[in-house]
Amino acid sequence: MMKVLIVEDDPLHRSYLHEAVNAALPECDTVIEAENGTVGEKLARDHKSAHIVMDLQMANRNGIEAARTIWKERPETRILFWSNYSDEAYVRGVSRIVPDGAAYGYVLKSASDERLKLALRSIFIESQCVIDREVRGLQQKSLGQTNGFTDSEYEILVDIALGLTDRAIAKRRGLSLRSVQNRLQQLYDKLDVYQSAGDDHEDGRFNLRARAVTVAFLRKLLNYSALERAEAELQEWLEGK
Amino acid sequence: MMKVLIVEDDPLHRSYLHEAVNAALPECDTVIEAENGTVGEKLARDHKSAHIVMDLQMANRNGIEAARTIWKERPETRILFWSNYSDEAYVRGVSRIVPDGAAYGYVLKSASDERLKLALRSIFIESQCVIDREVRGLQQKSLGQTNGFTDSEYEILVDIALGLTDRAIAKRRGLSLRSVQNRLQQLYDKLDVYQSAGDDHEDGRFNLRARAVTVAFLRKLLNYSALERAEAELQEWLEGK
DNA sequence: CGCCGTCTTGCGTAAACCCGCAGCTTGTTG
DNA sequence: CAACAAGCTGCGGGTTTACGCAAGACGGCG
Repeated sequence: MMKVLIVEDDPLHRSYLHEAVNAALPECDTVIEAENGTVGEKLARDHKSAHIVMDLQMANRNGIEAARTIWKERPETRILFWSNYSDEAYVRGVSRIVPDGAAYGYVLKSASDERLKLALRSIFIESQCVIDREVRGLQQKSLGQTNGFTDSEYEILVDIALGLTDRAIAKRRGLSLRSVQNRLQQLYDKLDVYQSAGDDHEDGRFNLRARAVTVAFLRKLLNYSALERAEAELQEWLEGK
Repeated sequence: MMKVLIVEDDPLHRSYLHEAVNAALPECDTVIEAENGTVGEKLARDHKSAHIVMDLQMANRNGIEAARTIWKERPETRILFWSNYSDEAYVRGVSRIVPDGAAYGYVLKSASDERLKLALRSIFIESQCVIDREVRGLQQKSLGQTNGFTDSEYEILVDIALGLTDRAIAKRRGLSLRSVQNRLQQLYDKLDVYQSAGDDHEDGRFNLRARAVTVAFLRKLLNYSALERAEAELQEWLEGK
């Protein structure tokens, strides 16, 4: 006897998931559906859901936010994230909120039926983590040191993306002005902002700060949902003076 | 006897569209499918497609690019855009490329079956433009003057989003440095960057330039695909010296 | 312990940015 | 034509960035 909650924007995908769950998990007797993050949180609470399939990109309240509050209330909940994209921003966002030892999964929508069903069984029955190969690559890169970004670098990237001044960042992160600028330089380095900037003409130079943000976007280190979350955190911080 | 080409990333949506076309257009005898923009362009060329349903957001080559090259070759092609979002960035992108007098449509994926089928008939049979109400609102706002952005303002927004310096923008757009800065000020005004910046403490000031880009993103004036296109144009321009 | 690499901080400078002020060129309107 | 709004431009100056240089601080490691 098992109950599964599906949180997914798109009706088509929702019914597809419903079918997939039925097919992969005969021991599951009830499937409930939510069409956005807010409703998802509520249903999870009401039903004390232990097994959730969650879309990441939703209009009303995105999957990461929803998962965070759900996990905060019941950390042993098993959540399978099912997403269109494997942006580093999402991967980073997810790994930041998963509780210690929790079973979760990350499967791309482009995966085959088989893969999805296998993931459903592995996570919900066997309590194993299942992370799509493609996503796994990013995860390694972002956590390891190879070519990836440190947390502090990522932090400052977000800060300039939000449009904070050096001084404001310094205050927020408890650093001196110069340290902030140091980190910025590291960031510029890693993002190859110079190469594209300098080229060799004095002509077409870039504004490093703005360019860094753009490059990060184009490389999917940042995306809309990451910005949205960061902006919310910023507002929160601003009110706490 | 009619032939319809479907260009859509997601297999689920693709088959849904296929069914919808069959149901709405009995006079249509062949439906062909493409799973990304590149293939879509090729099939459109090979089949001399006159009726196309096109997704906007696709990984390989997005709908706007594809539509542009298709329309360049055969401007009387009828295209129905079918998109998840109604970001101003998309709306602006589409209206920029639609040829004079061409019949096209813009329907959101959240629309009902009925609406989709109606749109299919209106555009492909009656040669009428059908634009989703929600999208229409944006279009009006962006073309009209009410609260919307001038083309020149939008242009400069894109330029700073790309990370160009004032000087570079001036060169690119054939303006003086000061004029560029004037436009920036207008932009800052319209985006309300000051209000959120000034607040009243000297404390948490924003870097106006970076903040403007963020606000634009959060308001969906910009999105990934718009950035991508703009970046491509920029590179092109850089090479033409 | 001394050596070394990484991180932080202050100082100083050149460049870029933000913007008020004022003169000019337009297109529009009575 | 006069008048007026809207946009372009140069000038000047206050602020913010970007970054080299150099002096500590901290943590391994032989």
